[in-house]
Amino acid sequence: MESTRRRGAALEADLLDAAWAELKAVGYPKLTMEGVAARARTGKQVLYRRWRNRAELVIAAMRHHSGRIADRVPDTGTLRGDTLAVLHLMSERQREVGQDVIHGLMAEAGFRKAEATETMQGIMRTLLERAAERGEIPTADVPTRLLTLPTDLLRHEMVLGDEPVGEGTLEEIVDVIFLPLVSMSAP
Amino acid sequence: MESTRRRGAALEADLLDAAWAELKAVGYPKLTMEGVAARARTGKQVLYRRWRNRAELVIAAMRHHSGRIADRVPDTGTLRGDTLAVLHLMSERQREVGQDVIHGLMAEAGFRKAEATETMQGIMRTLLERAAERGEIPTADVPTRLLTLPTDLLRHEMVLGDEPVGEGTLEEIVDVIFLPLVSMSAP
Amino acid sequence: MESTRRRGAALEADLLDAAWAELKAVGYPKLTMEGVAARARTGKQVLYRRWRNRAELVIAAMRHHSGRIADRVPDTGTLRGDTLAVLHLMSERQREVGQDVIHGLMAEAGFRKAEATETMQGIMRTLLERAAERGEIPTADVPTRLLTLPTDLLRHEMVLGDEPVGEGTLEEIVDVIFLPLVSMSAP
Amino acid sequence: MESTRRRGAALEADLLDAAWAELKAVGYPKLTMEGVAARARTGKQVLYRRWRNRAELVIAAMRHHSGRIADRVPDTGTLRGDTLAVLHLMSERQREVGQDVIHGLMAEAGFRKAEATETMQGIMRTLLERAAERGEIPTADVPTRLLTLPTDLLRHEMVLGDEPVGEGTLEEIVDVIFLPLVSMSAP
DNA sequence: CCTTAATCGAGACGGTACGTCGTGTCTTTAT
DNA sequence: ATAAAGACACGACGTACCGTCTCGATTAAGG
Repeated sequence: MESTRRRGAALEADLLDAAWAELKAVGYPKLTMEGVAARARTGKQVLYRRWRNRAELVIAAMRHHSGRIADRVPDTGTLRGDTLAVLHLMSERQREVGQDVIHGLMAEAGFRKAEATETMQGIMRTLLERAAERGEIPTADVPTRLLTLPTDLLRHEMVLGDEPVGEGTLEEIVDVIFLPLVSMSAP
Repeated sequence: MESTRRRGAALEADLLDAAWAELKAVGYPKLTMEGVAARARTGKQVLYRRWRNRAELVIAAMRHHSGRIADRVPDTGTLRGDTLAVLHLMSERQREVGQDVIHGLMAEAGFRKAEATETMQGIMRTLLERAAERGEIPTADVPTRLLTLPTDLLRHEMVLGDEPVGEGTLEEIVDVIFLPLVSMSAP
Repeated sequence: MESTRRRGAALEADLLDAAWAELKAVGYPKLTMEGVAARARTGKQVLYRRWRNRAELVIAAMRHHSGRIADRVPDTGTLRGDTLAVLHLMSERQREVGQDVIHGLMAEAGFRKAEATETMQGIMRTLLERAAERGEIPTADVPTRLLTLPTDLLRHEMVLGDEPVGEGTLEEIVDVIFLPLVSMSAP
Repeated sequence: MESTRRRGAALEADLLDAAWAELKAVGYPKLTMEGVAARARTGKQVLYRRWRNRAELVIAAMRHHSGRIADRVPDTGTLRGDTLAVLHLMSERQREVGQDVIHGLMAEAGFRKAEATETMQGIMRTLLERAAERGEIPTADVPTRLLTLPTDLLRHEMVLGDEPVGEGTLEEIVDVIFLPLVSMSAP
């Protein structure tokens, strides 16, 4: 016979899975609360009890699917390698969700760079400190603007670019812009 | 009695004015084809005959309102002044429409950086050539990535920032990032 | 604040009342689903959930307003009186709704005589049987065509006539056509 | 090369042919002025200049297609044969256009029995006079109601019946209702 | 262990907007 | 002057979702 009725965390996981599946199936613009509810075989109220609108639901679904933001700072031995690794992580995460989702969330949820920027600032500072310790660069004490320069440029590319960001672009950002600037920082 | 029935270009101008007024009045998220049609005292069909959806309509309205993109490259005598002037123009245009409009258009119209970037590339190249002639910088022959660096960074700020872009930010972009890089370009 | 939200039968009654009121207010040709929905202060979907189109809605409204078809066979003591009474009932019901409604329904709902005819057949048979028992007529065993003759003629008049059916017409149908025929039925 | 532009009567004939073709193709409910205009490869104004609405257009198209109403009173030698012939003509004309057209016209054009009745009255009087001369019936001086009885009954059947009128129905009307009544008319 | 309160699954409700269709009028261009 | 073509102002269509509300059914927890 019928299994038991879902509740609590188990239900919530199902809801987020359904939302993620719907997102993959129809895309953000066509994702509706009704569609998600139907896919999860439940009512809309169950969704609205937890998330105020589809933007919040989708954000939650993304977090649920991709796990926590990768804080594990990679350590490749060189500043260049480290920076490229970080940019890689970012572009992979982006590829998974797709540009239309990002745009939709920006439009509906006031999705902004604030949170992301702060995280990235911390990561990049760690990288620079490691590089300074290794003697690769004169100092890790660079302006904030410079600190977030590579990730800002990549984000610009990811959000507004017409095609997926390629490997060459990442290297260009690092080699043409970022490394020259940190190398010439006053001692 | 009313005069004759509106047609062609005269009607189109009215429609775009109505769209712009509606945009100012209710904001992009609440702008509807019905609302614009009502404001222009006509039917929806007249709108749909010209623009496939509200995104196209709004883009047309913006173009109609703000005139052509400012091609007049400013000439202040220094590369720093010229670059700042260009960034100023960009941020002013942005302030006029508001961030929610940009986000909405990105979500609905596949609004991308392509067109804008090309324009900016040309403008910046002109500035650099002038500066090289003046002897301010060793060469105007710099990588494309560097060429669009200031405008890319500003755009990133405008699209994803949490607050209007301030004067300080513009100067920072120019003084901390851009000028150092062009100055050290190989002779 | 408003009381609770309407549902089920209570709501349905309101909808039918609204439809009837709209019918009286603007007439069938100008009756729209939107108008009825507005008058009932609800959305169109609520109407479409119940009736596929305005024809079905109006038919339901008529039934709701006029109650069940008058089965109570009148008993006046004479076949002439009984028949006239039946014709009266018919013409009254017609006067209430108006000719345009009938025509509209015929055009849109495939409104036909079938149902009505069967009902009338039963009623008339009862009248004749009573008359035969009283000895007024030789037999109640007459052809079906003769049985529905008076109601058919009246319906023809009601549906296609240019003006409301008058008292004289009813009497003419009974005295000139119907009674002579039943009186001469073979014993 | 294109031939010359159509005008006057030639154009009008084309329009009516187009209307008739459209009627056969999509049926009355789906017939639109736009459709007819398109089929006739002309503009709507050309139609509206001649007929106020689709009802008038269709009536004109029917007249144009079926020619004048058959006034030629048939002469079969007996009242029964003559009457049946008349009923035949009526039911044939009906079959050609279809019930939905009749209903649509009744709803939109105030199509009524008036005109038709008068015509039929004249025809039937002729038939009766001939029969009286032949000695078939005592007198041709019968009430109007009786005169139009057969055609009224047939019309009732044609307009409200659920299926095409069959041969048996015509004979029933004549043999069971009409002939008995005229035979017993007082001398 | 049995009541009791909460939540689930389902779907109706009051709304808003969608994008399309047809009406009847009006305008323009070209015979 | 009028045919051909089509735009215009208008109104309604039937659909899709929104976010809220209601209704039983089912569970988990507390007395």
